[in-house]
Amino acid sequence: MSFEIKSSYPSKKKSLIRKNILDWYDINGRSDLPWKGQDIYKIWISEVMLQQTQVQSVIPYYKMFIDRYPNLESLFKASLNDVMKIWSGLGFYRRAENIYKTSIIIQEEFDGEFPKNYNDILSLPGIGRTTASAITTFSGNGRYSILDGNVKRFLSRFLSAEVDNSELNSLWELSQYLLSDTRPSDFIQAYMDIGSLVCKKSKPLCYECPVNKQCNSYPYQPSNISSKPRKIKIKEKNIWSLVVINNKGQFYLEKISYDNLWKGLYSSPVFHNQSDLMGWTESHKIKAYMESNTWKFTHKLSHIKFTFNIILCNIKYHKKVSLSDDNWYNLSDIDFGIPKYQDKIFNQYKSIYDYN
DNA sequence: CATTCGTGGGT
DNA sequence: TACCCAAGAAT
Repeated sequence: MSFEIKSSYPSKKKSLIRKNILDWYDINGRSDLPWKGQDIYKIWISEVMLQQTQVQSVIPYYKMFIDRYPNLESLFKASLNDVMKIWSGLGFYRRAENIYKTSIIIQEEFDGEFPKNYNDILSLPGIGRTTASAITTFSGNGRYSILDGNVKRFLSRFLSAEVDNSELNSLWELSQYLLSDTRPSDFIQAYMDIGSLVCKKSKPLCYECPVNKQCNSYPYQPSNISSKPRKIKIKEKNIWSLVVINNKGQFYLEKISYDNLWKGLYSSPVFHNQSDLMGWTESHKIKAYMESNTWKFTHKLSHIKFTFNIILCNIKYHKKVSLSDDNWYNLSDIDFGIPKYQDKIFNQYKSIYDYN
């Protein structure tokens, strides 16, 4: 892809595009999202949650998070496990780790106040170009445009250009070039709302688009809606064995220690195959308590497909087993994060044993 | 520059 | 079903 912004988009055309987008936004834009406002702390939390995560998934987590940690001061007092607990089920847990790290950095390097300068914001862990721009612009501290999935799709269709990952600089340039001088915050929201509500990845509503007359892909034909397919991900198949250990209402959980998957969360003991599990239960003297009924279920990630074989182990004589005394928890009193698969297992366990 | 990070929804 | 992919960033 190659184009010359200034020749393709003279000042007059640029002004028209800006006006049409903002006029559309004033009527159709999403102004009721719970993180709308000027509080840079809340904007930060929402923007991190929204990375690769749909709005509908984020809203309940955002409300829980802000209810528990309404400002930086309250977050400063939290532990990493506290943040991970709130994050449980939302995914991409490195984001929660980076939020915790950032809270420490802000105390130590920014005198306890969230930075308002774009480059300072960009320097924080877990904040890249798009997130830094959104935080800066939404909070009223600058005029920086974004290039998230919505804007990429919208602008590449607008140009009717195939854009691969090595040519994103041109789209960044165009995104910033079209950005409103007077209402940058509304404008980047309008970018995303158009991308999400009108210029959808399938069945775009081109007749509703405020800039369809300037769009190179209009009138709509499936063939001129260019979308560069993302890398085809190879899904591995993993069969893991997991043992749920219950000692009279206390469950044995340990910190997960695979590579970086579910890093910082806790789980029932997991093994890469059945024989490893059997060896472990034998050496820890719990094999005698294993139930005969087992079940399995699959848990799909974007790039890995898991099948879990679940074994139940109900300890009756705690003294005889050689398991650490420190790893037993009541389900109602867990103060750390667990993966979604563990949550599903506990729910299934409760239904089997009519447990609460 | 290609992978690796979760989970849920859409087609 | 199987596959894509979402307000991306780090490595």
